[in-house]
Amino acid sequence: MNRTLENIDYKENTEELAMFAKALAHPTRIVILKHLGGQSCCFTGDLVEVIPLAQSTISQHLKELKNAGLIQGELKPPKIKYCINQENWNKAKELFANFFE
Amino acid sequence: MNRTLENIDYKENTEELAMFAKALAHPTRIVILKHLGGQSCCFTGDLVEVIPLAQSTISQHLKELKNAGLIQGELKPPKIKYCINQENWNKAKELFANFFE
DNA sequence: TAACTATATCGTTTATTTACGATAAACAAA
DNA sequence: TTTGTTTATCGTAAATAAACGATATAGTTA
Repeated sequence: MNRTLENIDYKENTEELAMFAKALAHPTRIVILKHLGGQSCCFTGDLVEVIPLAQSTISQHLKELKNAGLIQGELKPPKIKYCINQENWNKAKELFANFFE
Repeated sequence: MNRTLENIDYKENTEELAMFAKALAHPTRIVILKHLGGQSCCFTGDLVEVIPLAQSTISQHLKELKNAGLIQGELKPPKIKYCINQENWNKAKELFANFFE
C-alpha cells in the first residue's frame, strides 16, 4: 500500500471502474453474480449449497459485492434474499463497455 | 487464502474473467491502459512522467498487465514500447460483455 | 572498454484479501 | 420462553498486493 505519497486523485470513472473490477476479481464472486444473473435472486443458503466454501466465507464475498453496490439484500426472515442491484449493474456494464471502446 | 480445501475448479471462463478483472482492479492500471488505449503505444518512461508513483511501482503494474496478457512489450533499446495485446484485449472485452449480458 | 540510459528485479514494509471455525444476532415457531 | 433456522460478524492465520529505494541488466554511445 501507499505509505509515503499523498493520495493521487484519479478521474472519478477510473476509481469507479477499478472498484467494480475489484469486486469481480475473484472467481467465487463471479459465480455468485452469475447465479443471481438476469432478474433472479437467491438466498445465502442456496449459494452455500452450490459453492464448496464455508458459509462465513460466502457471506464475506456477499458483503464485498454489496459494498461495491452490485447486489442488494432484502430481509425475508429468517432468510435474506439477494438480488442484483440493477442500477449499479447497468452503471458497471456501461463503464466496462466504454472502457473497452 | 485457501488453506485447507483442495482447489475448486470453476469454469474456465469464470477463472479467466476474474483474472482480467483483477488486472483492472487498480486505478493505476486503468490509467495505464487508457493511456495505451486504441492503437497507440508508449514507453515506460512516458508513464513515469504522467503517474506520480515510483518507477519501480509502475514497472510492477506493467508486469501485472503483461502477465494478464492485456499488454505486450516490444524491445526498442534501450527502451521498451508497450502496446495493448489486441487479441487478449478483445477476449476480455467479450468476456465482460457476455457477463453483463 | 567505459559511461550512459531505460527498465526490470530484489528486498523490505505495511495493508488488504481470503479462508476458516466459533459465536452472535434476528426472527419464527413450538 | 425456549428452540431452531439462517445469516452476519469476530478473531485469526496465511497469502497476496502495493509501495518504496537500491541495485542489476541490456543495449547505446563515446
